[in-house]
Amino acid sequence: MLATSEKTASKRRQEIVNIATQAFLDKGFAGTSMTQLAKACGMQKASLYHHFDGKEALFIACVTDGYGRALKDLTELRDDESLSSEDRFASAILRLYDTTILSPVGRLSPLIAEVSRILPNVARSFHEGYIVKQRKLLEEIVQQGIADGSFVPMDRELLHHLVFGPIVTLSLSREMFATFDDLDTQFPVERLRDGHTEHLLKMLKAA
Amino acid sequence: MLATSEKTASKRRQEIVNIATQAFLDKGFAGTSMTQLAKACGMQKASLYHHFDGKEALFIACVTDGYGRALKDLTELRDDESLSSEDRFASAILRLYDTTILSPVGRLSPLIAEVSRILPNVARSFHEGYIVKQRKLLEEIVQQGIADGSFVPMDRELLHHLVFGPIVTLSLSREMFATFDDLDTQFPVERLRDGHTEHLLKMLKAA
DNA sequence: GTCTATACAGTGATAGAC
DNA sequence: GTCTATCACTGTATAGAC
Repeated sequence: MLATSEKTASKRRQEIVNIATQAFLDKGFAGTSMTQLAKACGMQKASLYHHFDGKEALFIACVTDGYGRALKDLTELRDDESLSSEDRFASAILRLYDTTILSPVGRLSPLIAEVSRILPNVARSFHEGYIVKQRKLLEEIVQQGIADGSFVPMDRELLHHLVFGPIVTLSLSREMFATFDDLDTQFPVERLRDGHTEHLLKMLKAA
Repeated sequence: MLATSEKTASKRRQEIVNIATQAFLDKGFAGTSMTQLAKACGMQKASLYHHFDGKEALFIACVTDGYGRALKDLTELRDDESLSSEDRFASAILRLYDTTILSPVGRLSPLIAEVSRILPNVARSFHEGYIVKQRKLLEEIVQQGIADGSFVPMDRELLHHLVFGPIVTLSLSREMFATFDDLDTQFPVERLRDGHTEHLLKMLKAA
């Protein structure tokens, strides 16, 4: 049980992370100022600096924030024995689309590219804490299908290339062209997702 | 024939664009200052502002700079009647990997995502001037294969999704993790490119 | 834990001499 | 076309009262 002060403190931190994440997504890392951020949080700059050591620390908190839930979903899917290998794989792709395109974790990727040269730690943390684990989970899900004869073995790196490639690019495109009013017709998530999934399943089943 | 002063002026502009492009790639848009840029060009800030109206104009010049060559290559390929449909398609994929991953045009994509909200014109110019034309050329190359019976027809949007997806994501990953010392083993261009190409050809030939 | 006030370097951009 | 000098402003970050 936490003391009341600690509970509200961590709640406050979470509020800040939520607001900051949205600001970063809207304006990029360098384009988001601590001054604007403090105002958006309804507090003074100095108070913001009380909660986070600096802008970098706050950004890392934002990036890290979604890791847990995203990976937990995939892990549960991997361990769900009630599903067929095909259904499990199809559900995994569905989750990956959601995570990458809708949730902040995935949408922050272009920002990590933006800061990677000046804050290499962020890129490394994102890679080790998220990308590598996500890839491993997908691989294990495919492995289950190979073990029970549903899927044909295939090159591991190429699998990642063909699975994550279209998903991440769709996310990037939607960030790049976020201001377009016909965004959803130009880059329709459901349609592309379903076609992609169908295609991947065909590939995994055929030689 | 241009006057000497105009010739050197346009040469100077090109020099600035080259240096600025590298700076943007290294530090992002907001992270690159006109002061640093002027110093890197060996001139004063005011001189830099003589050549370009402002930072936005300079960035647009950098993004636009590579359009021509990249699209010209693909156009020539489309019109090359000496190649079989398969070879033409395979060559097109090869070109797309080069353009997207090695040349500035493709590598600047994450930066366009960075500035899209504050400079929507840049995103729109990039989309109309490059993305749409690139997609159209690829589509025409595939269409040739369909016409002569080499390829099976397939959904247009899905084709783009499956072709550009892995390429752009590989480029983004290499920008995100540019500081890794094992970048080429983690994200090997040639291997993934060849596997991807082979896979796409199989898809276009099978039903 | 939040506030006011401030330090101080850096920003994009411009004026005007040469 | 390049320079020096300067503009008005914003950036991150901190000190110290309450």
